[in-house]
Amino acid sequence: MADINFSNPTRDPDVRGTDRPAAPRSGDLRWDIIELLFFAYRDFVGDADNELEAFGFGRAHHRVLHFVHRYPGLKVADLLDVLRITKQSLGRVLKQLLDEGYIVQRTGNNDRRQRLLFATPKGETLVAKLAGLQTDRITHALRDINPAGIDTVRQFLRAMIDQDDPDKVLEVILKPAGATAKA
Amino acid sequence: MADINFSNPTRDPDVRGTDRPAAPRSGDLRWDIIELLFFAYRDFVGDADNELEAFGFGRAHHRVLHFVHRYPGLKVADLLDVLRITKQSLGRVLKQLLDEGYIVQRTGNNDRRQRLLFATPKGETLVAKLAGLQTDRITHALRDINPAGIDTVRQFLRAMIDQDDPDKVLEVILKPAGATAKA
DNA sequence: AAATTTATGTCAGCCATATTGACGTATCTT
DNA sequence: AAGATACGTCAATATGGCTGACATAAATTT
Repeated sequence: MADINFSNPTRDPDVRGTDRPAAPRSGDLRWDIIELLFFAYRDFVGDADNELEAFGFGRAHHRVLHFVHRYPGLKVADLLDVLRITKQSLGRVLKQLLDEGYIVQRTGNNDRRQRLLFATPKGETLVAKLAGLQTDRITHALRDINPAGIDTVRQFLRAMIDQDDPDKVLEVILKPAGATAKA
Repeated sequence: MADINFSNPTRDPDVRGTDRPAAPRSGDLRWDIIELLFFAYRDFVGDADNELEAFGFGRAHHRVLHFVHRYPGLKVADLLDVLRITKQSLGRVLKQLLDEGYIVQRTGNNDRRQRLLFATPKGETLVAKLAGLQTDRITHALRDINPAGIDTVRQFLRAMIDQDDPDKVLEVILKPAGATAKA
């Protein structure tokens, strides 16, 4: 098992005596940005992950709490669209957040089948704490970037998102700033 | 359980007759960029996830294959640093990739305990396919951004990464372009 | 009014991916 | 020879996904 059949010793001229990873290869692919996105996101969510441990929560709880906080009165169905998970998966984390008092439900005004979700003050506190950590990182990352550059970053991130997503939350997000859900 | 004790009906003036998610709240936190990062990354990795299904692989396989491809001769220990997972988790994924011929190991030249990892042609093909999908998305997102703006985006992403990470791969990545691992 | 659809919740079971801790072996370093 | 290192593996466990089935209440359609 531990033996290696490396029958083509000519294809990796990068490995000489040093046994260190070779320099990245180039090409017509955006390897650099692919990797930057990986590391940036890894460390970005890492901030919150560390904090969440203390509460016995995971990343899923954070996502739910975040969107409920940001879009008060969000329906369960909306949350499913946004998070792209199944009802069952959402159910577990949502139940915890409800039981532990981070979120409350209220029956819809028009449609009494709906359970509209709201963050409690306890939930607000936690989500603000987590967003604070992430904001610190973002603010630091934007420190040497001027306002126009910040717009460019936003533009890039917006354009990375599927535009054909029939998602209420995304409608709001993808609209140019200022056009916030005014009916 | 389904009953709701919402004892403070005055705290959500956003919910009127419409029962639609309210507009996002503002404040001193970078909610906009936090959300953009979430959606951008969700859709970015979604491209590869869809393709990986056909191979019976998951995101973890992609990550391993990606970094082995990019840094030929990567050691197992390096991979653990980069992916921030445990040896056991990596073990399973790596074993599959080895068994199915996407990656090969070779004993280190200097240190024969090491198992240096290389992508096979089969592995190269798959990783290039996945990177192609992601590159398409990135290229599209950068379409209307000029070269200076693209540098700004890179600068932002780089600055989002933990700078104090004693990681060989990151050393390479975080160095200003051009200074690629030249000893 | 009855039938259908919708929004939500829940149960049972499965899978992928992560965890910690322990141990074994080969190899390098001292 | 002793200890540290690189790697592999085993056992047990947790989280967070999944599918499919089913139940209920409420809205909508017929």
